Amino acid sequence: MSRLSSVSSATRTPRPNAGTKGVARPEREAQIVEAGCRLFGERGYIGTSVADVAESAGISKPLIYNYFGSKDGLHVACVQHASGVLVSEIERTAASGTIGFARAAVTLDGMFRLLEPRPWLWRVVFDATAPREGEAQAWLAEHERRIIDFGREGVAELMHLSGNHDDLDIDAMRAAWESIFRSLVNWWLDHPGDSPEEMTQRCLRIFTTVFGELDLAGTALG
Amino acid sequence: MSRLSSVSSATRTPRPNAGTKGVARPEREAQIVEAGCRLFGERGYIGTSVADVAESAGISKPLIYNYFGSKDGLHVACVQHASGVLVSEIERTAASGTIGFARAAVTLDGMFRLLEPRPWLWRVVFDATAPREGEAQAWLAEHERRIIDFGREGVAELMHLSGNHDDLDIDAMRAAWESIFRSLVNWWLDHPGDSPEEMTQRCLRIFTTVFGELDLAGTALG
DNA sequence: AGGCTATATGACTCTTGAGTAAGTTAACCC
DNA sequence: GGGTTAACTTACTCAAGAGTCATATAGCCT
Repeated sequence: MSRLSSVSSATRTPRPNAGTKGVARPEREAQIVEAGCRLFGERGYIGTSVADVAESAGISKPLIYNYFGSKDGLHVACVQHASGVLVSEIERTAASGTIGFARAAVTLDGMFRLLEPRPWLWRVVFDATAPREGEAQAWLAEHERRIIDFGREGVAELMHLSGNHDDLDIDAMRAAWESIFRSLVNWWLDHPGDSPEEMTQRCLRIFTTVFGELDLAGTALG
Repeated sequence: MSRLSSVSSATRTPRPNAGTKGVARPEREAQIVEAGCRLFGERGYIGTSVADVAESAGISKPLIYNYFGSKDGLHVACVQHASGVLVSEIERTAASGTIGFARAAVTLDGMFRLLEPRPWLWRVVFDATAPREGEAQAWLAEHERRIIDFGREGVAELMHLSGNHDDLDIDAMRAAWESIFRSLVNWWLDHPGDSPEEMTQRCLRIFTTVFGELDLAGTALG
């Protein structure tokens, strides 16, 4: 009985693309996460299907489920990657020793330079379409808190300098500062004409206009 | 041949809830829009199904399609309603004759008072999960532009006073101001402890901390 | 009472996208 | 060269939700 024209019910499905391609799991995972970051960042969580990511990474959907378990699992891996990159940059500038508005400017400057080659990373983390519930996002909340804490630290410095010690005031101001930060980055992403340097200078002009002359001693800006 | 046990293929489906309930179309449309605003605002466009809205309004799904044509049509009606309410409030305070930070404070104060009884209206308009494409949203962009223009106007006043006339600087600052506005409103919606009056006072304290003493002459604040 | 129309709905279809069952293929080892 | 394992795939199931069809009911008019 020929295997190819078997009469038994065990039909054989040829899979010309199956079999290892010499790419080990960790490397393949990294490729998938990279493709996922780009798509999640550019189209949002909702606008991105697992099949899209698979195609973009050049592999098939079940491989993603083998490696990440679910769409949420893939998303968490992408958010971890992206926010790890962003947080370490924020940590770096937070440790630069600047304070007040100078610290704000240095942080923005670092972020613009970091994002220039891969702007989509930003919106992987700040994705308005990502599910707010979903226990998988509990992890995200933790990482987000690290970012928030840096913001709170900087804002608290500034407000203490001015004599305001009300914790709720500080928290509301922190929310405002974060949104300023985000909106300036978003504005820049939507206006590709500015280089990172130009955008930093623009921010400095705006700060100066609103707050008066800034003290940028100890920074490489200005 | 009994109608109830007909042998012919024309089976009869009883519909105990069909038939008019004495509610004319315009009134019913308003009820549906009200329910839609609440759900779209609280769960977002994506998190809300047409069936949810129908159930919440106490009617059935096809009636929504009769009256609004599609989910997008319903959404547009809800956004029109909500943004109409918000824009007229912004127009009112914009016409109050204040300028600079005082205008900002008056606008925030009016918005807090407006939103207190129905806070979800805000997130109907600023819904991160609403489809950005979809030609139906072209209309939304127009209404959104009216809000943006008010912001630009206020920001331009402030920046001209300080001698900055760069249009792109003004636009970036407008983006920042809008996000400050939104983040303060959002912070308030997430901290139900504050009454509108208290939140306005909080904003004034924050502004004072950051910008120094404010000139609130001609406002009912302070 | 009988017909007309606006109001209203129960029960479908169809598409999309998450997730899975059941395998197939290539490389490596002995 | 046969067995083992990791890498990889084809072809499916299943659920949710947008949108539709055909029809039913109530009130009004004459």
